[in-house]
Amino acid sequence: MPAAEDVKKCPVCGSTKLIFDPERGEIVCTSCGYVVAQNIIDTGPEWRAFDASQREKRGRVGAPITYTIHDKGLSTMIDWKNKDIHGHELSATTRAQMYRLRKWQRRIRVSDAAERNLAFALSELDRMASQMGLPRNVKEMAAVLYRKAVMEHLIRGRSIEGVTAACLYAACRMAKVPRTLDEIEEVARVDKKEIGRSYRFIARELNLRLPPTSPIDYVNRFADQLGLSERTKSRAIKILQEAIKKGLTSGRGPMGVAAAALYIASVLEGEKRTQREVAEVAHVTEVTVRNRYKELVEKLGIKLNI
DNA sequence: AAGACGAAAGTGGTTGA
DNA sequence: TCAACAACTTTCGTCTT
Repeated sequence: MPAAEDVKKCPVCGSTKLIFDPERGEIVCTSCGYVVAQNIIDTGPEWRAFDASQREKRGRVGAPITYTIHDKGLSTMIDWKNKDIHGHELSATTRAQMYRLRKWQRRIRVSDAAERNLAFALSELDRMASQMGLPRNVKEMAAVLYRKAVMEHLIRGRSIEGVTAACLYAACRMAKVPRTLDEIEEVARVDKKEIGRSYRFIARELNLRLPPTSPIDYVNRFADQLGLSERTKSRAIKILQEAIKKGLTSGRGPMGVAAAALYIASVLEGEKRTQREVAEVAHVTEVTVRNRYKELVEKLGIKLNI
């Protein structure tokens, strides 16, 4: 897949009318529907400025906050001794004032830490989403989930990394652009187990009722990676709808089923891909593709003239 | 030589006692 | 907590094109 900025013309029909679909992070040809580029990393700011003062306000300049320098610029502490700089005892009113000041400094520090953790989580989310080329709405959804998790005090005892990854996973599913745990794991700094655990936990606690992922949600992405036409895509989707109706998909890994449907569709539409190729983009083995496609062909009565 | 096929043993996660 | 279980993977030999 070419880099986004290199593409000026649709390689299929030659049209120059390409539009960017931020929902899916893809550049699509408006005349034939071909996905010219995908997994585009959105490098722009997530805000818009209408005049200079807004830009001034919204712009955040420089590298992300450096977390290595603790309390930078705010490190002046109020001494616990009730003495002034000459060593004299403070008056009762000043002493009371100092007491209140200390109390507030303590409180501010605490909320500061929470802020810092949130900022860290959000920048982590941003990094992972960008690395995976996920569209912005997914990123935002994940951020909302994370904030909810913070408000419900679900982070205690769990790693920030794990929960952010889990939020991203959930957001992908909610947006119907599912990614596997493996794909998340590649960009996360925690392992799959941890992500899965955190995901189940927050899904339960936040009452996220996420329907099991449908194989259909995978068709677009896989088909694009295989360079398959729209015809083949919709053929695969038709096959899957049939299969779902007959209950052939329940209990099966959705990716394996999607891969099998695409394989069948590719053969039927005369742009055959090998089982190996299909298996690769779907992150399953050839054997699984084989087993699923055998089932589909048999139960749906599809004739393959190979 | 590459792809498709299928048997058999192994793996990790869920479920139910 | 543990064993049973289904889905999926790995591996490998055979057949087909």
